[in-house]
Amino acid sequence: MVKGGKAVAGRSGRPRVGEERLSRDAILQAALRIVDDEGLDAMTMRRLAATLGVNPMSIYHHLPNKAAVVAGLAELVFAELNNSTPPTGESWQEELLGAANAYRNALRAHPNLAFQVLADAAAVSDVVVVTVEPFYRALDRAGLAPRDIFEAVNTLIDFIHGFSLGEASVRAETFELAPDLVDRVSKLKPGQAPTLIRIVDELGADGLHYEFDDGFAIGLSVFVAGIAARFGL
Amino acid sequence: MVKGGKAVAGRSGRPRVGEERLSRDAILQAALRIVDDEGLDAMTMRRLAATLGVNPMSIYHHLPNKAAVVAGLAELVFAELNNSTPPTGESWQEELLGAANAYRNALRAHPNLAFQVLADAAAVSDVVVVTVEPFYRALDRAGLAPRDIFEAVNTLIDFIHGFSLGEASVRAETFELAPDLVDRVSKLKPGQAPTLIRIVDELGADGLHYEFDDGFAIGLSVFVAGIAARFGL
DNA sequence: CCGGTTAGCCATACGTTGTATGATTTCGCT
DNA sequence: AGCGAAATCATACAACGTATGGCTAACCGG
Repeated sequence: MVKGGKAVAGRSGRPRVGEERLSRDAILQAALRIVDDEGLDAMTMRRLAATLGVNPMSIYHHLPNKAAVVAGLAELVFAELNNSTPPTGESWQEELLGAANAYRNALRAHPNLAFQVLADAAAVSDVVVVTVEPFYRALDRAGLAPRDIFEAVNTLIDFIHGFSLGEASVRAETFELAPDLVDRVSKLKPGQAPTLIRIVDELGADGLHYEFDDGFAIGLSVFVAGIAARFGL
Repeated sequence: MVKGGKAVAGRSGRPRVGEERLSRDAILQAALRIVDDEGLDAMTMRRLAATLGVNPMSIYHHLPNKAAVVAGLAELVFAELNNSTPPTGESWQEELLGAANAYRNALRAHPNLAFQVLADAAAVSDVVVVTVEPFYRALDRAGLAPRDIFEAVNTLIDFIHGFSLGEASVRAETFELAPDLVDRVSKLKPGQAPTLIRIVDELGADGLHYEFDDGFAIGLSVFVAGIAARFGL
């Protein structure tokens, strides 16, 4: 590829002062777009460079390696969350539900990222720790002791993580139990899971329909009720 | 490498009847070992073949591609869980806790696998669906309605998944809050997270020590209390 | 027993990936 | 004017997953 084909602006050295320059932020934005559109596997350094109209190695001047790019994406997601309006509510329960919903929505906005984000989240930077503020606020308002707040928030966030993980791997907001669960259950050896088989059978009477929104709301209500009961409110 | 170096048994064709042969199971066992010892990234097809003393392409006769190998590993983990002795207890609460602990332990046994396992778990095969039987059994014994059992189990398993995810990314069974959380909190702009800062400060009075075992137990107790309250027991 | 089919292994090769190295150009500062 | 640092690009390399095809021994119907 020596012939001057399409490489119009492809000069070699440092860009002149008026010229467009690369930045960490522009790179991460482009990367996030690729991940959202086509999944994490599609986000290769070469592909990323191509959409930026840039040589692959140029990226390495702003980010040390690919892992740093992915970590940067995690940052973006949590930053998005921190910039959203903080939840309010008449009661501490409502405020807590608001915080939980906001958190879930932030994770849900980028389903292709969820696993990596959650895994690296702990190491990701200061951005992530601010994220828990609304939870602390709601439970502080509820009157819990510091240590109880800490434990309760951990528990709730773990639930949200697990829920989001499941939600991200199934790519729909609704879910028909019939083909996916029932058919599989019916293939089991009868002695294998008697209770499960019976319950699923009884469930068959009603609709076998699952909605993630409802599942999340129910899960939250369980935890809120549990917190109230467990920590004596 | 044409010189006959160390390739002692390295003949070309199909192995004779007495000779050692490859098998899906042997491959998966070796793969799991690599993943446990050195992480998922270390488990390349070439590396896997090398530890099996075999040509990389031989693997493809037993498993269609690398994704199938990883999926097979997920199967192994859940199979391990299904072969463990089912939990029992005087009350439904104890039985439920037993199921939860067994589930957590199964995931914890292979921390390098956790993310992929959980993500692909839904699609992984019949092995995974049997896994929920003990949970169904305990809540059925508690007297919940079928639909409530279904929702409650989902919620509990989501919590366990989220917890295990966090547990797997931090590689210790204990966790000092001081350096990791406090130092980070103290770097925040003061208006950024006032409640969090105050609570962490008050926490500083007691020990800033976190134990995953305790965190899990507390989370479970919150959940159990929530089930009882939410579904009227 | 025999001949064809297939199972199971290996060698080679291709395209893609992340990134090390080093050249090239311009900026910012003295 | 000159010089170090900043930001880009070109080239190159090792490692990856796997397609293709060749080899050998087992299996099986006659």
